[in-house]
Amino acid sequence: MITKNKMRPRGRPRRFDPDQAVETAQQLFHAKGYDAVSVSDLTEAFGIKPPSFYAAFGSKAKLYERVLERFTRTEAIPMPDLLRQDRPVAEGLKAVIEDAAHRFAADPDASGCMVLEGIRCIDSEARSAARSYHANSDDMLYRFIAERHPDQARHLADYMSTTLAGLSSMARNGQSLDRLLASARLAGLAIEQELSG
Amino acid sequence: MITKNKMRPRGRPRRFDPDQAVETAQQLFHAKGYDAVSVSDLTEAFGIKPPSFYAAFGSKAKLYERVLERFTRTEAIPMPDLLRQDRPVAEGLKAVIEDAAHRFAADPDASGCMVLEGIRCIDSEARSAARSYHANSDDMLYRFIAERHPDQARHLADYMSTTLAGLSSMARNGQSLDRLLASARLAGLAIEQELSG
DNA sequence: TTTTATTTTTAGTGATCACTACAAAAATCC
DNA sequence: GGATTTTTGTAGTGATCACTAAAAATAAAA
Repeated sequence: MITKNKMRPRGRPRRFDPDQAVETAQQLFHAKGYDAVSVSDLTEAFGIKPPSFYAAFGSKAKLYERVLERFTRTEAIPMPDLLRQDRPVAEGLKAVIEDAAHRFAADPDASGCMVLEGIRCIDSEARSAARSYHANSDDMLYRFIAERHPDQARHLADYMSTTLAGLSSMARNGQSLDRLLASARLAGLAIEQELSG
Repeated sequence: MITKNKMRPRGRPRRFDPDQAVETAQQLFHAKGYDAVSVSDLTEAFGIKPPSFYAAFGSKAKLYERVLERFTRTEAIPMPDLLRQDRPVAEGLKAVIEDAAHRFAADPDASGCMVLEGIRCIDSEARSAARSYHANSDDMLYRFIAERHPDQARHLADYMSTTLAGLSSMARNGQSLDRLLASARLAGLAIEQELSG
């Protein structure tokens, strides 16, 4: 079993790389938001015509789903790493918020969180795709907390989601890294206080 | 000087009430967001045709400005009332956040804050209109804090904006009042902690 | 009654949206 | 070389967007 990867398929070969296109699409969607990126923006950036676009990706929303998958795999907050079971709960939560502040302000052309911004877009297909990723990340936060603080888990996870959504908003407003970090530090005070009480 | 208000103007009379239309527009814009409301949605809701719309309001964006003005006058967080100079700073800030939680979840068809949602819309004219209202409310928060805690004012005001943006987001996600209030309470812990230290 | 001023309705404008029917092009398979 | 398969480019589709020219309608003013 050597072949299969190198072997060319039968028909006319692609003149563009779909994975590269997904990466380009991620930049566009992150910079401008799903609704503000048109299919013609995408095809132009890819250097292809609409029929090639639809043959490769099916629809704008399906491409967005691929972009979201790539985003969570490559650029989203690495929750599993930050929320290890042996880590103090407050420490893990504060690490998530601080990591978020850094990530959300890292690239001025891709500020905020793609998922948190996606859940507010107008297109319902794209919105529900983003929502499922958001629900998953909320779940990870909740389970991490509930393991040791089941009674406070719901409220703390909600507070985390609220703070992350706020940080993403402020990042998209152009707020600088140090101001985001200052807000992150304040949010940490609430977490400490709630878990020490 | 008696007349002027009762006296009919010269031409054909209006068949609709612009102030009532602004109120209707507020409902639509708040429920769906600026970009998701079309001029034809508006004219249909008003019971008028496009030319009447443009004669009365100039453009969709100009109508939105009138709606924002009405919103801040009638339904926004009453910051001047909550941030009286004789009130302890922490108490005032917590009151704002708690009031926000209540307002943002009060009407399921108008969840969140119209200004905070407006600053993220696609249309640049509408966005900058919303931004100026947001800047103003951030300024009120900053000055209220700076009066007694000038060194912490910037960070605390940023934290307030971040938290309010987060609460608006979560409200638009459909989060219930009691969960928003729980997050508001946690945010209050951060404020207390920061100001007592 | 005629003139003037304003709002109305009719019927559009061109731009852009996401998306597609169709056939030529370019590769492999037989 | 001819058949098959897939992607390509050309050239659109109808829907919807914000917005408008023009004239009929309706009021007060002269």
